[in-house]
Amino acid sequence: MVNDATRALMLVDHVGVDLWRAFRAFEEAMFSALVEAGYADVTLADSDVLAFVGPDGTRSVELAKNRRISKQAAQEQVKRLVARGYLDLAPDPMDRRAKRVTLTKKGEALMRDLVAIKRGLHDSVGTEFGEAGFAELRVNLERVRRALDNRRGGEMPGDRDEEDQ
Amino acid sequence: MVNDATRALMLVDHVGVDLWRAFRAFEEAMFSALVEAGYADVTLADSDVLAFVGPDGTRSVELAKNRRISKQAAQEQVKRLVARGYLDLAPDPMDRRAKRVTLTKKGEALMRDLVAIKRGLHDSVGTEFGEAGFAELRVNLERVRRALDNRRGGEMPGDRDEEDQ
DNA sequence: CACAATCGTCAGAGTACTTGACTACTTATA
DNA sequence: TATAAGTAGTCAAGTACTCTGACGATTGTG
Repeated sequence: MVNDATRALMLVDHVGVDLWRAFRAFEEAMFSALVEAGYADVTLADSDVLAFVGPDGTRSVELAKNRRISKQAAQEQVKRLVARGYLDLAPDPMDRRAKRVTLTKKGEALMRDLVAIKRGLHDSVGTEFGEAGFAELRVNLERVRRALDNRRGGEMPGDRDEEDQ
Repeated sequence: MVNDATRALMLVDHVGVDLWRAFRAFEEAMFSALVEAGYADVTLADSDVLAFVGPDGTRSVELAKNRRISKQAAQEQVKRLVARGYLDLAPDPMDRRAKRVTLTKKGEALMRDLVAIKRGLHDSVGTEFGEAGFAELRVNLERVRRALDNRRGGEMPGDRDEEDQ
């Protein structure tokens, strides 16, 4: 049976939840702004993918690395965004194995709006903390990440590769 | 290979990403600890379901309401947890339409270990920051959440919507 | 007793991921 | 410079998690 002691332990009060709540708030704010801007068919995952597409195109494997998902998952998401007209897939002239994902006009419009939205959210938080406090917060978040990663080697699904940032 | 051009394109630098990275690190650390403890088959959703199972058993429709998902989704999760021996499903003697789910011994053990793991991760981060710094970090995360929530026309907090699904 | 609501379930679907195996190509090195 | 090793993308199969719609069994109510 589950006694009162066990039940108390189920209560959720730890940094993991703090992090989740803060991240979720960002995600939700971004998504609701996206809907307001008329992009109701764009999911959170879509916007995550789009976020990593650069002006000269990006390889899907880069998208996968950045999002820490398998390249197959990234490929699938790219496929759906291509189908909906936000992305274009073209061979990479520099590397015949590779393809570059580029934004269509529709995708560019979305990206412009998305970047504006993200910058707005970023600045909202920045204003709340002030310049010094904000910089410190961001350093601390990185510190949290490192502390947790160092517990046990940062393993990634799918292809193994060295991490860059 | 990540050349300089690509690296520049990958540049995505805002608090949203910082938060995501930190949270993801927590999640990954939790799962790898779970795997180490022998629960390779337990997912985040599983642990959420488990957390709502009461001492006298709970109907799946209650789990659905608590997690704000459809009863079919809840049923599916229960089914998987029953199949893996973490939950028990028995007819409700009070209501012949209903069934009650209860934690098995294995389910109880999982709950205990899960709580210990979460506490361990929490303490890891706490050690990294020291008591005062840790408290400050958690306050700041809450502050981030509030700053982001307040941007939106306050529709979130206590909105009572009685109709689910 | 008739009817509406509730509980669980099946069927079908869509999103978001996973691993494994494979081809095509590039890069490093012996 | 031939070749081994690594990388990019793809296909296939599968898991997890969620949804809507429809339906039978049961219960509670007027």
